[in-house]
Amino acid sequence: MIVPPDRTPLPRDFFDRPVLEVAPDLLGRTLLRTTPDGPIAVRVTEVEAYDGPNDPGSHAYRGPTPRNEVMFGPPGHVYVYFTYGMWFCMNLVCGPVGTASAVLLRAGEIIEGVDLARKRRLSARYDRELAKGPARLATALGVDRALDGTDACAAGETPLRMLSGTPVPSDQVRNGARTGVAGEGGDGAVHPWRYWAAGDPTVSPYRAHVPRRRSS
DNA sequence: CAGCGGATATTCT
DNA sequence: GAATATCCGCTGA
Repeated sequence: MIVPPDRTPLPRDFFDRPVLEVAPDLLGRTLLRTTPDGPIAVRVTEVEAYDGPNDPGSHAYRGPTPRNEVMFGPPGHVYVYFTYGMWFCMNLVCGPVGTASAVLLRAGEIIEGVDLARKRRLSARYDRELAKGPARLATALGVDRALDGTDACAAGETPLRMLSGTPVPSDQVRNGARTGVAGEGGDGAVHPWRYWAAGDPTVSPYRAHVPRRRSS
């Protein structure tokens, strides 16, 4: 399977909407990553919405910092953060400037450049594990902080572009509590803002939030 | 699949 | 000091 010849990115208006509209609409879309070695494309199968300053689970909750400033900028741009001292995760900014909401890309199916993705994800036993999880997805695509602030709606040879793809029909979209987010699940503050394609083998398993104490 | 310890930058207390 | 939008390698089912 390869990406269709039309590689026109989604229009910026697509992202200039409330994040809870954009998040489920991203399922089935194609993210195209252009590397010096060639293209890698992923069909998005799982996302999570983060609702800016209103959302205690959002990186934007406490206002702008050097890490999250891209979230406060224009829609359609990529916010990449480094977490747990080892991993990168990528988001797409939604809503008008200052809204600071974003959609975390959590999982997908590699549909082009599988050989390149395998080289970046040597621990994956099966191809369905190549992008099964947000940090795995970023790793498979070679995404790091150098791509923070990239415009995913720009035409031409940009490093990252979000293409139309084939949207997952709404009756195949499932949603539930967000994975690993403090405050979700248990104390009544659940936001069911994780969306995935029903039955897709590349969707990551749900994990409840667990505070982990640092060992000595 | 679930559960566990380990690795550790950024941010807040 | 301590938590966190995570993953890996291991054990056990």
